[in-house]
Amino acid sequence: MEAGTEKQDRRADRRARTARELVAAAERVLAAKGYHGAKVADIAREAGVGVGTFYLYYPTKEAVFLELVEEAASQLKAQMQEASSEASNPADVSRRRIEVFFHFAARNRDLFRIIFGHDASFHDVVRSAQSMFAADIVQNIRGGMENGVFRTGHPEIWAQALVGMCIHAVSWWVEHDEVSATEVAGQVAALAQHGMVNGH
Amino acid sequence: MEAGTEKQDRRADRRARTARELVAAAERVLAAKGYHGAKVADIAREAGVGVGTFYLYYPTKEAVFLELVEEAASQLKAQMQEASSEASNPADVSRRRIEVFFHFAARNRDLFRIIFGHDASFHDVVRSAQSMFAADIVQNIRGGMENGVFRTGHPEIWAQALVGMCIHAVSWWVEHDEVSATEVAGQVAALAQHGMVNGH
Amino acid sequence: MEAGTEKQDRRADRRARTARELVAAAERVLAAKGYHGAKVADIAREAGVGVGTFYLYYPTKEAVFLELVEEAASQLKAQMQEASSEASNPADVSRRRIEVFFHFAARNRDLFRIIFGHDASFHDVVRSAQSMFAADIVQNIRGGMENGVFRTGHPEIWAQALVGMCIHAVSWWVEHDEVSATEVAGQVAALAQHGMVNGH
Amino acid sequence: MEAGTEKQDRRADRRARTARELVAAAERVLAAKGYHGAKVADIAREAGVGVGTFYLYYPTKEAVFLELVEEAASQLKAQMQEASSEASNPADVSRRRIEVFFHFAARNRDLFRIIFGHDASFHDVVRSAQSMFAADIVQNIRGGMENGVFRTGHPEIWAQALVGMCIHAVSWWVEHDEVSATEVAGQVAALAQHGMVNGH
DNA sequence: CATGAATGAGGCTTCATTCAT
DNA sequence: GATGAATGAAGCCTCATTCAT
Repeated sequence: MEAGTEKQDRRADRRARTARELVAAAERVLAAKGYHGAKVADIAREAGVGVGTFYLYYPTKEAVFLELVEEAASQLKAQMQEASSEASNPADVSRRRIEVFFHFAARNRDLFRIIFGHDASFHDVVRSAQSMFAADIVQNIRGGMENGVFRTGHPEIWAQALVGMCIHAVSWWVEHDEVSATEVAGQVAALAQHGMVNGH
Repeated sequence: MEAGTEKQDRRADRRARTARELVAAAERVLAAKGYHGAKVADIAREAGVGVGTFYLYYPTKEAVFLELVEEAASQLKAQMQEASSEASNPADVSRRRIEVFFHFAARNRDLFRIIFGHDASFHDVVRSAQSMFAADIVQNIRGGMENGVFRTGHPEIWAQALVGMCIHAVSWWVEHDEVSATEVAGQVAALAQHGMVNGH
Repeated sequence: MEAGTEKQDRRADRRARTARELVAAAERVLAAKGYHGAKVADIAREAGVGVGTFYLYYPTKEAVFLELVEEAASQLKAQMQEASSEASNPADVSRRRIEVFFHFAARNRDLFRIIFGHDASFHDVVRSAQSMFAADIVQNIRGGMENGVFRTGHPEIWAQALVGMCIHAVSWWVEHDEVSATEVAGQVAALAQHGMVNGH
Repeated sequence: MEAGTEKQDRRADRRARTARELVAAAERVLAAKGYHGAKVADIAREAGVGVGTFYLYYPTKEAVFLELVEEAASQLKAQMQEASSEASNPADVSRRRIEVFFHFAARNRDLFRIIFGHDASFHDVVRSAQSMFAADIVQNIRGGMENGVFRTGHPEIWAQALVGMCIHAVSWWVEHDEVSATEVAGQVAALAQHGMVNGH
């Protein structure tokens, strides 16, 4: 009985390890070559397993991609929510979220390259993940406009603009990392909050 | 005597018509399906010609794509330069450019989808076209910071953020056109200039 | 009446001229690029006519090739027969034929390249033209063996060997013309008649 | 313990078998149809595998062709060298080489058809393989001329003529095998050594 | 479970041939 | 007659996916 359990455990461990190696490999390969450039065989090789093994863990190439995107999105969302919860007002929420975004990017370069890099957003999942963030931002903007912290405007447009700022700034930074995440986050947050023009 | 010339003209007309149909078809198909999703056969069918005909006008599939991107980029650049030349200060330049961007998008939806849409920026031409715009923006920002119109900041990061704002807002708007180009442009410009937070 | 005839003549002339230009062009292009490398469009361009025109004179690409091969073969055959008729014995016939072969090659390089050059003999016509020559040679060899001028041997094999010698020597010479046709012909004829080994 | 190794062996065996079937199929198909007439799909079908499988073993169609040519050339060269080493004088070398050539052809018909058959020599490898043989022959002829075994003449031309004799005789024989390889070789060698004309 | 050999549909491109003008 | 634009069958090659071991 114990033996059986142990063996099962061992198997489960092995499965789990292979699974981890595959995601990690997929992350690296997809980040480096993009969805179309990444071949299933590349991912398997990078993970040190056979091609067939890949298909024991994922039904299709698209599936890994989806999993990575979704995982990244949910982690990021969680961290943003945490950050938001500590914030006192919409402006603060916005600033903290931007910081979270850049720090998350700093810690998960490959994941970011996959989702926001070149050859990304061609896929629906990526787009819907992005809309999810936009929706949260819309909420916050509306709140800020209502209580007068924010100037009035079109919340949906603003939200899209903010998402675009962050994504674009990140994908630039991911390839030219002469500045720190904090610095970029600060610059972007400042721009979002006060704009370019010097106060009257 | 004139017969030869007439015949040549007729031929030239035909060539020109087919050529136009092909570009147009390529524009539509590439916009709708993205570079990877668009098959040469699709473009030919959409243009109402045989596959072979495509290759009488373009050496490869990539070639049409490049032509479209380059043409769009150069048109846009030209219009932006014209707009800039009429502006009195960096803030004005920025606002006008944003307007030009959105109006151009309004008039050239498909072209825009190709360059800034999903499944775009995986290609070097697209990326370099985007950098070109970013570079111009950096110039303007630097000018604005130097003469005090703009607050100080990291021009490169700001430029990337601005490009991101516009691209993202446009690609959102292109699919949800409940608001006018002018409205979107105005909102984005306002955000870029003054930020979200209420003054003083 | 006269006018009509004149017009007809003029037309006929023109046709003849275009025809000549096409054969000439085909000869050059086929010689330069080989059957597979030569495109119908290349031939038409070289002849200064449209692709369609090519098909007014030849039903297929293969047809020009055949015509060239056959024409060359029949000219060569005729010249060889003339040379043979002046010869006094089989050895003389053989020597004269070899001379004719090389001189013909010298005067019709392109034709030779087409028939005996690289990328030639893949085609049945070429092979049957070659057999025709071989058959004539067999006759001569048999004659020579019968009257004791030639040593005895297998006439068919000898004939093939002789054809091979000439063809190969020509196709080498066609690309390395540091020696004269007469010289090559002399060397080959001598070899064919007396062999390499010094007479006891 | 051995299980892994066994499985690997099994796989290796399979790979090797498929590989052998592919070369064999390629040899047959290329010999029968020539380089241009042979389609990759034909080779795959003849080997009893899918098209894709072909590309697991060779990067291009050209690659199999090259491999076959090179292998044949190197085997033939090796056998000729061995034969030459046992010979006592240039005339003997020449005779033995001719014998080796014909016997090799007898044992490797398809390989021969590929290299020396119709639709062959259009390719650089084939031509350079042929030059290699010619170069060796030139050496031997020069030797023979220097020590008086051979009559004097133009070694390069003789070598080309000899190569031509052999190739042509072989490609004739390959399709009309009423005589033995030894017989053909003997006839060709005799012709090469003593020529057609009866020494008085 | 793991493997990697095998598969074949599908995409790009070429070019001999046709045909409307 | 002459033209060259148009055609599409056919060939090469890729790669996501399957499957026998």
